[in-house]
Amino acid sequence: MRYSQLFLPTQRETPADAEVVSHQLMIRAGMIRKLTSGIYTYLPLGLRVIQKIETIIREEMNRAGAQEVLMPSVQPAELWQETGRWNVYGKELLRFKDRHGRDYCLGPTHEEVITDLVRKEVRSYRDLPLNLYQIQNKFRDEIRPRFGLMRGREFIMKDAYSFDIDEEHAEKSYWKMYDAYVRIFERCGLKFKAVEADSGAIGGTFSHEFMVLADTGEDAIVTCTSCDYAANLEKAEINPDYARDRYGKPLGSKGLPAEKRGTPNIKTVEEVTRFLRVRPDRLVKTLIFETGKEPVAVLVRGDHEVNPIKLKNLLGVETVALADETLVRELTGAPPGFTGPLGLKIRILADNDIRPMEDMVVGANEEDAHLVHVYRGRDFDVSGFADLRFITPSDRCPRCGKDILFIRGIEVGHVFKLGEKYSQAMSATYLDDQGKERLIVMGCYGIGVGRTAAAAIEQNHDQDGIIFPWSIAPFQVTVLMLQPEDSEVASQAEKIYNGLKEANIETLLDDRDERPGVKFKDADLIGIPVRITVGERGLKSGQVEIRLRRTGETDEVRLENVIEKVRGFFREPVS
RNA sequence: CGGGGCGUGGCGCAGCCUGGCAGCGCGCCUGCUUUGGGAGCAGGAAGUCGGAGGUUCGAAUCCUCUCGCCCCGACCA
Repeated sequence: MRYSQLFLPTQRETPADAEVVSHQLMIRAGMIRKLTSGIYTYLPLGLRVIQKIETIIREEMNRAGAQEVLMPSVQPAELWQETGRWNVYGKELLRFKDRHGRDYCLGPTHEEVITDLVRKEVRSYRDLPLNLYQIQNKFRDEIRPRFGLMRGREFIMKDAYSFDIDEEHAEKSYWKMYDAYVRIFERCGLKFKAVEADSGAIGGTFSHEFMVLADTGEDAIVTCTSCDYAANLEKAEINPDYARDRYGKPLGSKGLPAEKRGTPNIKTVEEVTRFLRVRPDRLVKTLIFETGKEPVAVLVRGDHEVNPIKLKNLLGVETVALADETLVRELTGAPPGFTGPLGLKIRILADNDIRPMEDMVVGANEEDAHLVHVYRGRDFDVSGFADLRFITPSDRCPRCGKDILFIRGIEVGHVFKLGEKYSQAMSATYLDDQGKERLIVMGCYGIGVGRTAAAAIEQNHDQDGIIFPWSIAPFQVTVLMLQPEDSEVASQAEKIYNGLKEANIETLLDDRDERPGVKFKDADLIGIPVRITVGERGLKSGQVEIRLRRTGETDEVRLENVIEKVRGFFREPVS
């Protein structure tokens, strides 16, 4: 490709509204332009990178036995009503009507459509297993799109769906996809980690997220410093066997009777600890949750936070939400801030860390009052203990008990065992070898393509610009024709360019009528791995300069050796 | 949904408080000079100041409404 013919509008200045480096560089390097909030156009350079990633994905998906399809982005409401998600999905689902007044949505995901297809076409166990995927634009009306391609509203996603005869085979399909994902992200040159993720209330299933490690990542990951345990924050378990025992012990003598203390307008844990002069780990927070069925109270230590997902999974309900003020008053007789377990008529669940606590401080269920010297068993009872809170950095690895580490990541892929959730809702069945009708067992597997590109840049850049990994670089080599008006420079640059093209190496020839400095700056910015500088100075001694973007390593190479030298990089590619 | 900020040539911004010729840097076009890390000089094109309404002799500037973009927050009792 000739730069003079390429639509590649680079920018010298960093755009004001781009916060993260990948977003800034994608705009500066002329890869993307914003159309409107969370919606972007891919310019030629950006599209090439996207297509590189897509090619890697296709190769690995096909290798794993999946077949490509392409589904519509407009989906009829009926399918979503069938699975109940028309009501559950909320405002992220962009809905609209056609001219006849029929309801439609823009697909944020395609479980319904693919399940509809498969239930109509698959009859027999002989048709299974089946794995279908597509690379397609999704639309999710995010509350707050940000960070460019990292969290857009319209975005490119690879989504795959597996269909198997039973759980055991579905699990095999799952691990096949897991392995394919490992290969995909390795080939993209990313440093990543597969972490255990929450899989929702539908029993027995499991899930992994593929996280690209980056400080700017939106997701918190918990990893063990010793074993290979890794999970996202929502999923990370807390093993009571490894609880730190230095918290929760009584400070004073045991057995003091519960005593009411006035706490005028003192509501938060911080206020109460300051006012009553106790440590937060001697406080118990009592939170009331609505569950769609009957409300429950959850007790956690003052310095801990309830993990609603763990609560949701424990109760086996679709949603849990903190009760509003009206409900709190109704159930406790006091406004939020003074809730306690004593005298509560609803079911009380406690986090495991409540179990060893003695002499605790709780709300009095009375406005402006708390109780001190409260003992479980003597003053109140709970109906059960469970792991109900978020892990903290001072907790230990649930597997081996060693220290854990909090890191941040960008979720680029998610593999998910769905089980029979959709096949049941939409009656996707097959006949087994006994002629008996059975539900198809499903899995689904997503990769954010644009997000993968953004994550790669997040992980591979310096102050001069992007440093593309070889595998996803828009071009492998750029040839800078420093003085295009000099016929010797021009013809030698053309010769190298043509030679590289013949060697099937994607090359960008910078033949623009620009000053050398501009060409150097742009070459650095757009992050092409190899730069070949053809200029008057070097040609005097029959040489050009070959420089690696990542290391800055520079070589003066004789004209006749250039192609061979570059081909050498591909035999053992340095990322 | 709540709070805050910003909309002024293609990009980044000043001007607004205190109403009176629409400016600066970068980019773009032309010419000359220059040419191995974002050149210099000279000349030039380009903005209904987000939109609508109002106040005023006069509005980018003041008032009302509206649209868009960005940031923060969204109840842990």
